Order: sequence, then structure tokens, then C-alpha cells
Amino acid sequence: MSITVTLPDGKPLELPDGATGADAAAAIGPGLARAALAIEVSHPEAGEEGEVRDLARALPDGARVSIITAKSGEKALELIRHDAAHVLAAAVMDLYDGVKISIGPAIAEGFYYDFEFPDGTAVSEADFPRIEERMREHIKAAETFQRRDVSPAEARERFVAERQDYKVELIDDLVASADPAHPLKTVSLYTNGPFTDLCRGPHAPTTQTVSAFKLGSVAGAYWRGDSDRTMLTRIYGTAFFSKKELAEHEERLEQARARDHRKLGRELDLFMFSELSPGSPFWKPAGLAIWNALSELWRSENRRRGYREVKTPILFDVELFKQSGHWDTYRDHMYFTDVEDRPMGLKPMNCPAHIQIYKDARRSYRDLPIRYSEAGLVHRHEPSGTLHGLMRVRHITQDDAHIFCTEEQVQQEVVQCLRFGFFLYELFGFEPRLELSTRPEKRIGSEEMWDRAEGALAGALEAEGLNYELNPGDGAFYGPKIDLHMTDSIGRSWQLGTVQLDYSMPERFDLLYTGADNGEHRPVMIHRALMGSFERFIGILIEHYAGEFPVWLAPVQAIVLPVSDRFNDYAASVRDRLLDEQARVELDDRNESIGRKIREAELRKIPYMLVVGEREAGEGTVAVRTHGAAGERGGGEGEGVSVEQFSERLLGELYSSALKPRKSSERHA
RNA sequence: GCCGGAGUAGCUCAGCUGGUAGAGCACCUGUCUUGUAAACAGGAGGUCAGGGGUUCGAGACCCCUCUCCGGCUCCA
Repeated sequence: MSITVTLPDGKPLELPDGATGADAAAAIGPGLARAALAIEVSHPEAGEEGEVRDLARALPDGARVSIITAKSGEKALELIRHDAAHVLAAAVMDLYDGVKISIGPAIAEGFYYDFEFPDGTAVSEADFPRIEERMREHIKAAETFQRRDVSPAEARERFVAERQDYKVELIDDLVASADPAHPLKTVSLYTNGPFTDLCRGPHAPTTQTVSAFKLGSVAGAYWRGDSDRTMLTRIYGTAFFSKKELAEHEERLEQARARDHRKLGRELDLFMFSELSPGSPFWKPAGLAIWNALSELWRSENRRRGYREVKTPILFDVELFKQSGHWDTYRDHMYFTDVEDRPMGLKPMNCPAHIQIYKDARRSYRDLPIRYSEAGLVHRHEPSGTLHGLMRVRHITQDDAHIFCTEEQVQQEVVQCLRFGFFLYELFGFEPRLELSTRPEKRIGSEEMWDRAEGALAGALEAEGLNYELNPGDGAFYGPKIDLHMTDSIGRSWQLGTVQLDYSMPERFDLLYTGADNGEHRPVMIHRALMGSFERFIGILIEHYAGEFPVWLAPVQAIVLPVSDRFNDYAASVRDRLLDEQARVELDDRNESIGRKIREAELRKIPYMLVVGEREAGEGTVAVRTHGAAGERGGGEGEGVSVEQFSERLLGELYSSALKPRKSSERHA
């Protein structure tokens, strides 16, 4: 008897019955046999998607196979990182008595393993050297990863005897969640050296492959991600196939840390924080310049799309929040105070305020859609442990808007919001990830309402042909939402824009409009913030540009640098000339060397440095040096540019291209 | 909020097993009059996050609080 498998190039390979992945690799060649780590098996006829398996497992007849080696990219990395997690667990078990293991998967940039250490044992990064040392021993021993399929009862017995409560719970859950028609017959155990773990696999043949690894950090993590359960100790690490790749990875991380907006915020003097108001940025002049440029863009683009800007209070009688539902669902995250014995609260959202404006007049179907925009200041008591620079603050300025429309207008309005969002993101070269979040546990409104709202959002996404992820249960308490996410410099994902559908607030506030039939109807509300908040968006912008902003966003667009104080008067006249063009321009007339002035302007990442000395003062010119590209006296584009010429050029870059007038046919949304 | 770590001059950091606080840059003053990434000299600057404790003596050790960092949970 023999079996036939198909190789990636389409060629069939005949093997004896019961042949394994290792046999297949050996049949192809001795080099591949040595390099093989695992094998990807797919069996389209049997409906089996590609699955990476151990080399030691028998291949099914008729399968398509592909040998995984160190060159197989992500799949190979995932494999050895998972191996590394087992090696880590083995080392920790060696070093700490009574430690309980839970789970240890490979993740995007590495791996982790979650442990429960005995009471009184705190593990910190200081312990990493000895843990790593122990890991190296397991790797040097080239322990084989041996898989054993056993009955759930046998596995359970084993882990009960070892007091591995988490493993016992995992087995019980596996058994309980199995389809009653096909009860779970086996679970797999993997053993390397003295360590055995409940694990689905696959693994490389031995621990030897995990040669280039490093532990990264230690963190708390709730068992099963549930904050009501035990907090375990998570140890993060990463692994590569070579020391070189590991070093490159660390180099990348270091470069990423250099663009951290908190670091750049300090270096470029953009904003600061004070212990006296945690989670609340103080915008310094340079940072506010960015804010204002962005705000100008936001304002003009809103106007173009039929939004009318409003401004509303931040402090309200709590009655408003009782009516809106915030009191019931959001109280713990709000700030309250008493004003002359009257309980008041800071708004955590702008919608109830915009609703007051809607209700200030009788509305007709002819008025709809009504679109109110506001750079609305809200306060949210974010838990202390979650604050993070500009990304997670308690004092939030949303680029908010609320659209009041008819049921029929919902989809087109949502589509317009999405297009508007993409228009903005494309200006910065952002490629956001989309999520559709559906009804949460804590919610208001009927099931039919949620059905309709979720359907409308999904409909808009599909009408636009957009790819999105479903995020069940993550909607706002009043309605489902579409969120736009971006990642920061080190890969953390942050929600920026959001488009939320709301049939509930209009009901709670008894919003009405008069229809063509002269009857009263209920409008639908759309809550939308595209950048999300100015704070978070600017945080992302800083990291995106690594502080090297395009001219229209740069806090200082040009700086005039006189070579000596004999040319200060001429330099001031150049500065004044550019100020007249509304440019953000500075003059560095300190008694310092030109080298010093240039160095400091470079460090401030100012786009244009205008050096003026004897020759420039005589000719009415400037010597232009652009940031990052060293200028040259006596040559290059920089020398002898008239102030006129430079002013023209700067004028062309002072505003985002989006802010320049354009014909309605060019409008994106 | 939870787990772990950290907090020394404006910034970046040093400060041994407890013996009474230091560097570079920035700042101020003076000299120099500068041509494309750091002129030279001098000076000033600290309740070592805050509070309590141990000790003859604490920046170092212990406890509490605050803030920050890395995660987890949460995030309208």
C-alpha cells in the first residue's frame, strides 16, 4: 500500500502507507530533511484547510503538503516561538517550586507564557538572566518535542496529580465545549525533556531551533482575560532563527521607541503633563500650532460637507445624564460636583448637548439631515492604569458631530461619514483598520432597534466595498458602531474614528420632526468622530511623521538664521516679510555661531532654515537649507534664493492641499 | 482598577554592601562677531516625588500615598 501527496509545485510524491512528514522531506532530498521543521497539510477534498503539523505525524493520502523550514516566514517563526514558550515554561518549572502553568502562545512579535507563582514570589526582569540561562540548557540539550494523544480523562488525572489547576480547567472546558454528537476522544500532550504541557501543537522536532531568543518583559495578565479571576504573571519574549534577525528586531524596536510621541513631545516642546492633573495634556506653543493647523483643516472640511459648527457647555445638571442613560451606564467614569447644592456633572459625550440644540426648535423633514459639528471637550475618568501620553487621556477633545436624519437617510449619511473619514486619513497616508462593533451586554433599546441599526452599518460598509472585522459586543450602550483603528510606532492599536448609529437617544429625548404627511416622526442620530480626538490623532501623527511634519503642520515652518548679529536687522526684515504671508516663522538672533543655530534648528526638525549673511543682505536673498538635507554655500538649490521666490514657494506649502479651494467636482464626499 | 518596575538639577543619566549629592547638555554672566549639525571661560541651580518608620547616621533599607513606564482588564 502507498499514499500519494501533492507537493507545492504540483508534482505528486508517492510514499509508503503511514509515511510521515519527515519521510516526505527525506524523499525529496537530504538537505530538506535536515531543514524541515514541520509540514503544512491541506486536504481540499476532505474540506481541510492548511494545517501545520509535526513532521512525525503520518500523512493522509491525497493531501497537498508543503514542508515548513526556517525560510517559511511567519509560519516558521510562529512555530519556533511556540517552541520557545514551552522552553520558557520548562525553565520556569525548573527554577520555581510550586509554579502553575496556564497558556503560552506565539503572538505577532514573539511569544509569552502565563504562570501563577507561589504566594510571595515576585518575578521581575532582574530574574531574566537566570531564566534565560536555564532555557539555553534546554535548547542545548536538543530535547525532542514528543507528542502523545491521550484520553481527556488520562490527561486530567495527570494534571490533577501535578496540581496544575489551570490545565485541568482547560481540559474540562475542551470536553464541555465539544459537540455532543462527537465527544472529545483525545487531547494532545507535548513533552520536551522533563516538561509536559497540554498543547495542540505543532512543534518543531527539537528545542534546538530556538537558538536566538530573548525575554522581554514581565506583566500581569488575568486568567482567561477575565478581571474577576486570578492575575497571572506573564513573561514575554521573542525568538528568531538567527542572532542577526534578533538583533535587527531589537534595532527596529529601538528606532520605534525614538518616535514615541511622548519622547518627541518633550524633545520638540509640543506638550507636557503635570502630576496635578493626570491624563490632561498641557499644549505648549509648538504643539498648539499643530493642533490649530489640524483644526483649521477639520473645520473647513466639515463646512464643505454640510456640517454646521456649534459650541456647547461642558457642565450639566445630572438630570441630563439621567435622561441620556449615561447615569446608569457610565456614572463611574464621570466627574461630578455640586453647584449651589445642585448636582452637576462634566459631560463625557457631546450628544446630549447637541440634542438640546435640536430640540430648541420644531424640525421639519425639509431640515434633515441636520449635521452639527463640534470640537467638543469631554471628560472621562479613565482608570489610572490606562492613561498613556496623548493616546489615552481624561480630557478629550473630540472632532465630534451628530447627524439627525430620517430612517431613509441613514445609509447615505453613514457612507458620507466613511468617505469623509477616508478622505482625511488619506491626506496623511493612513490606512485604518475597520471594525464593526455590535450590541454590548450593557445596553439600552429594543432588540429590533439593534437589528436595524447593525444592519444599516453593515449595509453601508458593504455598499462601499470596505473590508472590516466584526467585533461582537463592543458597541456603545446606545447603538452599534464602525470604528477606525490605527497602530502606533510600536504596533499598539488605537481607536481613532467612530461612526455610531443611535435610535435610542432620539427616543429618550423624544426628538421629533414633522414629516411630509404632517405627522410627527422620530429622527435617527448618527454620532461620528473621524479623527476620534485631537489628542489621540496628534499622538498618532507625531509617531507617523517621527516629528518631521509636513510644512503645513510644522509648528515652525521656517527659521531665519543670521550668520552674525551684524545681519540681525536684515534677518528680521525677512522674518517680517514671511510673517505677512501668515507663515509660522522665527528668527534666531542669539549671539551664537551659525553652526550652533543650524544644529538646533535641525534638532527642532524645522522644515526650512534660511541662512543670511553678507551676501544675502546685499542681494536681498536667503540661503535655503531644508531639514535633513545638508545645505551648501556656493551651490545647490539653496543659494541665492530671493525672498520673493522663497515666499512664493512657502506659500504653496503653508496649507494642506485639502485646504486649498477646489471645484465641487473634486470633492470626495 | 489589577500585576510588575521606576521616580536623583529644566533634560539625559551616575551615585559601591547606609557615612551626608555628581556629570553632560540646557540656564545666567563675560569674552568672541561667527557661513551650513555643538566657540571659550566662569557662575548659579537639588527638602534626592510626598509622608511616615528603622538607624548614631537614609538618595540608598521598610511602610503608605502620588505620578510615570510595561502589560492585563476596561475604553461612549
